[in-house]
Amino acid sequence: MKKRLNADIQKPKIVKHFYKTILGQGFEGASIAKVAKRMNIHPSLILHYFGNKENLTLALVDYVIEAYNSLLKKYKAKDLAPEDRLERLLEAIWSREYYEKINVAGSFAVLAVSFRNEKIHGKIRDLYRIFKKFLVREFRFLIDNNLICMDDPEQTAEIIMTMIEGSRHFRAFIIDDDRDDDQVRRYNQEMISVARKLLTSFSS
Amino acid sequence: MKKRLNADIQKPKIVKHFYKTILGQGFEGASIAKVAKRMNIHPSLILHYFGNKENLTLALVDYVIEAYNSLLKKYKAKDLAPEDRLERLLEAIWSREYYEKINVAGSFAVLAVSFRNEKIHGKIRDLYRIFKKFLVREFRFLIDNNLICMDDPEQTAEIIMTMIEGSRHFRAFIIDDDRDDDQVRRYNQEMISVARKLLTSFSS
DNA sequence: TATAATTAACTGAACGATCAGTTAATTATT
DNA sequence: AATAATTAACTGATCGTTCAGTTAATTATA
Repeated sequence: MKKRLNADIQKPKIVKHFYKTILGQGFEGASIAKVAKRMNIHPSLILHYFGNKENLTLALVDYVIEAYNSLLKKYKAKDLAPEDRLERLLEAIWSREYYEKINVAGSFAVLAVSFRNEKIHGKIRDLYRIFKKFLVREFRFLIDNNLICMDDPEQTAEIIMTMIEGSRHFRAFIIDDDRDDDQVRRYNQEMISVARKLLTSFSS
Repeated sequence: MKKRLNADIQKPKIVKHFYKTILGQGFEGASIAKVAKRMNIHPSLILHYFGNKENLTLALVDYVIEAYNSLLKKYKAKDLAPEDRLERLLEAIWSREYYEKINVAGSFAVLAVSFRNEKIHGKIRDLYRIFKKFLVREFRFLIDNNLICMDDPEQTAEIIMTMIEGSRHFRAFIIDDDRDDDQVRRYNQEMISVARKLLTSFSS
């Protein structure tokens, strides 16, 4: 006697299970049937809610993007003393919480698909635009308080974003054993250190 | 009356067409049948040569990795004056030739698959190890000639690699119109400039 | 040099499994 | 009784794979 759930609950649930299936089986391996099996529902129910796989995929992308976006919304440093805000920002960016919010395999799957789907590519581009704006706003605050200096905050934001995405890549492929927490922590500290120098000692 | 080609010619040809198919259809969309159709051969011929799709995939990864590796082999700066070698290195790393050698969509497809295939993951890790060694060797030469200074060449190599991979990411997703050459060129110059400062003015 | 033996390149048809998607029926909730 | 949730049964296409057989190129033999 399975309880019936309404669309508001069931739809996000399906998306989440789709995401989990992708993590285990990859994008190509994540069929509607497998998602349904994992949820113990009928495959047709998924198509009933999403119409087709394209829509399910787009919903997944929204889910992943929203997960990232929530990190920015959560980030509140207004109450901190200006001199502490730089450290807070750097630590947030290279924190476990940030880069583990969405599994790196999940990210890559979505990014790979985006090359063949302009809608998805656009959504990702939007996410980065929002993130860039966020960084520029933080930089401007720090500049106004004479804590850092730079010629072009937009340009500097681009460099920091490059380093952030590079770090995600690095942790996944270059660090020998990704279970070695010390190595990862040391690497993150390295990156924070470089970013700090970049923000405080360069005049561009 | 199709001419018969021997394995030495046909096998790499199949791998290249597999790669091209992935670019157009994505990894999940690149079936053996589609590759065969593109080549105007019978699907069975592909299996005749590779046995199964897994082997074809591994051959593709080798092909992509070899393409990258060839860039390092090609890189010769021994004849240059020591003071020119830093610029040569930076320009090579952020050159069109380097980052367009393998299409970014192709790279992402391979990287995404690697999360579910330890063999592929290992091959990619090996590639990065080789690249790191290459960078460290170049850095040591520059240090010996008093052109740059740093505490830990290995650590610096990691940072530069992070920036390189981040750049690939950035160009794909963050720059508004990826056909705008000027914007890309300006961005590459930015990154070269940051890398140069990092190598010349930091004591770590 | 001609021919037979062997190897390598290649094709065709068929396999069971799985895919996304359609249509219709059933069941629960309000 | 009306509506929404869920399942059942099914379709046609495509997937990777197997296997038996054909055709061409190469090598050995007479």
